[in-house]
Amino acid sequence: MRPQKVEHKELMEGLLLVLRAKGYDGASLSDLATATGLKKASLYHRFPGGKQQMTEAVLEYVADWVDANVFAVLIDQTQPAKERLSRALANIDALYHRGKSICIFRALSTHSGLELFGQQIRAGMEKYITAFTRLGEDVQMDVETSKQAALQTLIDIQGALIVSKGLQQQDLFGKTLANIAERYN
Amino acid sequence: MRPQKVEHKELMEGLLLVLRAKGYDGASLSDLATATGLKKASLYHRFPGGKQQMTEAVLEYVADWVDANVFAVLIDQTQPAKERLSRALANIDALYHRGKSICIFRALSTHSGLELFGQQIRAGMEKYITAFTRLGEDVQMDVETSKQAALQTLIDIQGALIVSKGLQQQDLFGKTLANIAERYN
DNA sequence: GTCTATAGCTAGATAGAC
DNA sequence: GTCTATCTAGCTATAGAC
Repeated sequence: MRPQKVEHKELMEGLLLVLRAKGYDGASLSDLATATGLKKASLYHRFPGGKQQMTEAVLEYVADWVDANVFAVLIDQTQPAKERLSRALANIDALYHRGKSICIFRALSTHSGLELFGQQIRAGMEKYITAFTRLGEDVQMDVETSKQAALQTLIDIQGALIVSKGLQQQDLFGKTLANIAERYN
Repeated sequence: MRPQKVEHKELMEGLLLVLRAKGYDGASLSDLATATGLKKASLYHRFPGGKQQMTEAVLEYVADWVDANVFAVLIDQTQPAKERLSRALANIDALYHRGKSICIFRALSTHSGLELFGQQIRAGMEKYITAFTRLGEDVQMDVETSKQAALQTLIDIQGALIVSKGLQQQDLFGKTLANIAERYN
């Protein structure tokens, strides 16, 4: 077998970059080819299912990243809760490039996007909720409070990303992350 | 002059419906023509600048709606603050169809959308902030607290719209609006 | 002012050489 | 596995009849 010109991870990062900036309809195969360094036909060789399959793969890739860098970090009982939280928030800050990038869930939350990837988006969001709910319980919140706090945390992250980009105030995202940290004190 | 087949307001509502569901790239002129009841060529007669001009017109239309149904309501000194807030929130609830619809600002916040309409999106968000800041001051918040509360209100609205749609829990948006109301008590 | 018809282009996707 | 070349369908936009 001829070796792959572009590794899987590199490929995913290129596709992710374009998909979250332009959305599913806005991201053309030419854009995706340019960003990954492969030609269109080569992308089809890797993903015979076309753009839809590429997007599903990216969502899996992101889910794995969140599993390792948010979920696993937040529930790691060998670390103190405060430490876990601050690491997870730092990773989230990096994931969204300090508020400059858009969330892939949001970029795909259009009519066609929700139809095609609604299940993966939902699962991804539920993962966030589950992880933050567990953290809340570990800092002695009762179950219901903990669920509410987790929900509000997700709302804050998503809302802050939109508002900071819309108002062109990048520091707003960092402030919101700080507010989230306080919630678990 | 031959009378218009479709009134301006009706036209705007049709365009808005499609644009916020599908985004700028996802909304084709065929979609827009079907939704408005006009043929593509007729849309170009009304908007010689094409899809970009149609979108700008929709953003103006929404800005006017927000002016009348949120801004004016929130700053109306002849009404008690509590009453103003509850009316404004009810209008926001209607604007987003109880959480089922997407915010037009968000739908247009992609790479191409921000490039073309970033200024209008920013102005629209700032209008929200200004209005809620004034409300905060009217319920005796100090200036800084009032600004923070207004920012958080916008974050809550935007975040709740995304999360409620992503998790497919429509009631979540209503709960968030209730939380916002409590903030100004 | 609205329509049918169509131009010109780019999209997603495929065939076949290497 | 990657590429160039190409197909078809859909896109935005326009011309011209009514």
